[in-house]
Formats: sequence, C-alpha cells, structure tokens
Amino acid sequence: MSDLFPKKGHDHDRCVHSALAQAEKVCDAENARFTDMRRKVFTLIWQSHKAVTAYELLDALTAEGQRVQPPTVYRALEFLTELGLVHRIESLNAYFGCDRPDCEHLGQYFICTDCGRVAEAVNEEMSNAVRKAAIGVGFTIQATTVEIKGLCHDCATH
Amino acid sequence: MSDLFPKKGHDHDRCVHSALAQAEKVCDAENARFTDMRRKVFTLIWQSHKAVTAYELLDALTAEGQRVQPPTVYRALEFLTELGLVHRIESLNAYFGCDRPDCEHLGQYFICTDCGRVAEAVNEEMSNAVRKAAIGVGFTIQATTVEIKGLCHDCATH
DNA sequence: CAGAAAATGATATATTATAACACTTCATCA
DNA sequence: TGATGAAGTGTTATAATATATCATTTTCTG
Repeated sequence: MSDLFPKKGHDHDRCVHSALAQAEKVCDAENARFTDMRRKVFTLIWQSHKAVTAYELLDALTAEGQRVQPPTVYRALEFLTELGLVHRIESLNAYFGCDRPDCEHLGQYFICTDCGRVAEAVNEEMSNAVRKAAIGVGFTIQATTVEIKGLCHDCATH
Repeated sequence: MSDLFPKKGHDHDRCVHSALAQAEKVCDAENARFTDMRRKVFTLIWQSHKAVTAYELLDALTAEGQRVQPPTVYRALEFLTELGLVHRIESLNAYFGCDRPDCEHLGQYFICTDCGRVAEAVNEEMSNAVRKAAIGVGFTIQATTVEIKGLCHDCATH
C-alpha cells in the first residue's frame, strides 16, 4: 500500500519549504507576483494537512497580528487557485495545497471524514475514463472535480 | 454519440411524472414519507434541466403562494438527498434530480458552463478506477463526488 | 382517543463570498 | 528619475448559502 497520507516522521517543514520554492518558480514562469499576502496564505494552507477555509485563514492571519478582511483572503485564494498552486475542495468550501502545480493533471482528493486530512492523488486510469466518457457524449471538458470521502487507513484501523 | 443531454422533442412532463412515481416507490420501500413539501421540492428540481439552488426553490415555492423559510427547503433537500432521489452538486451549491435512485451508483455530473444544463452519467470504468485507487491507498470510500464542467455538444457546436 | 414521533413553522444567526470604491505599491518608460 | 498606469491591498457594506433552536402541527401507533 502506498503512503498516500503523510506518515509519522515525515519532515513537514521541509515540504512547506519546497512547496514555497516551487510556487516561486511557477509565479516567475507566469510573470505573476508572489506577494507577501499570497505567500502567507499559501504557507498557511501548506502548513495544514487538512483543507483550510477562507475564514480559518482570516483568523490565522489576524492571530499573526494582521488586520485582514475577507476580500483580501479571497483574492489571494483566487490567485493561488488560478495558478494551480492550491485547489479548492468544493465539498468542503476549503482549500488545499497542490503537489504538482507545474503540470496539468486531473487530481483526485481523498478526504478523511474522521481525521480531516486530505491527500491528492493522480490516477491516469480514472482521468482517462473521464476523458473517454466526455468524448463519448460530445462534452468538452474545462474542469473536473473528483472528491472522495471516507476513512484513511489510519482512521479505519485504529 | 449518445444523447447525454435531453434532445429536442423529448417529453419532459413525462420524465417528471415517472420520476415522481419512482420516488414514491423508493419512499415506500424505505418507509419514508413523501410529504407534500418534499414532493413539491422534488418536482421543482425535476422540472429543471439545470441544478437548482435552495434559494431558487424557496423563491419558486413562495411564488406558488406558500410562505416558506430556508430550513423547510433544506430539510426537504436533506431528506431527498439521503434517499438518493436528488444529488447535491457541490461545485454549484445546487441540487439535481437523480435518474437511478433505486440502485447504488457513483454518478458523474456533466455541467455545461454555457447553458447550465446538467446530465448525470454512470461510468463503470471510472467507478472502478476510483475504487481501485482507494484500495491501493487503504482508503475506505463513503461518498464520491465527480463533477465535470465544460461545454455540452450543443453549446460547443452552435 | 392518548401519547409519541415525525414533520413543519418561525425566528434568529452562522458561514461563505463578493461588490464597490479608496488607497498604496510597483513596474516601466519617456 | 519621477510621472503614469496597472496591479495589489484596504475598507465598508452586503449578498448568498446554511443551520440551530424552539414552538406548533401532523401523522402514526397502541
């Protein structure tokens, strides 16, 4: 069984750090500005293994001493999602960091309803099935949402 | 190409009627009460080829002369979704009638971003891919959301 | 019919998201 | 290099979506 969800002992700070580095690269490539606010929101999202809501981000920023209003957070989120740096989890109204912002992919999200952790996976077999189905009915895909709720291995067994 | 979206000339009233009949059967089988309010909400949803929001339903019921508050609508929606008679489209915060309430299935929703119409499809290949992926990572599925946005054939070609 | 359970009504409020306009920062190029 | 415009953020207000709570009504069951 592959380790979809992070296992004990993984170095989370290092993940966040490398995500930041990659985000900078993506922004650079797109000539987009990775401003302070955007970096803060991105970092907060990446520091969580759960999906984070806009108002949780708002609270976290406020706790850091900023006085921030909803539009500020939503703008940062819009920027980050448009660049593919974070994904919105529709069924949670919440946001989650994307592992692979540098490539097109149809991500699936596994969401544990017990511990709340989220994991992104890429599954060619499923992506192909979706594409094939769309072609079969003459549908031109613009965006796809795949969210799978259930119990992660840890929660199912403990 | 199969006719995912309803074609001209299909008899919509007949669809709604048969959906109602099937809903009654499902409620009967579950010993659940298909009350007036639930029937009205169900019918309003089925009368639309688009996904319908709770507040659109509220407005429609009000227009029919009822004085209805949000909880009433949300309760009917909760009842109907729990029985599988309607599905919630997470990415639209809206509801759509389910063709096959009588069998377990992992539905995909094709949502046209131009005309707003929605179509449900069942795709074994994709369902299997999702199940297989979940097994591969030790994940126990409780619910799956697959929503595909893009252009339906009509909108893409006209 | 009495009593319990289920459903709905009614009021209030929580949560999520955006519109509109003012102000600031940043890139750029004359 | 500093005027200018575009991009980003601040601020206020409000829209859109959803739920908690308690009162009342309806339905089921014995």
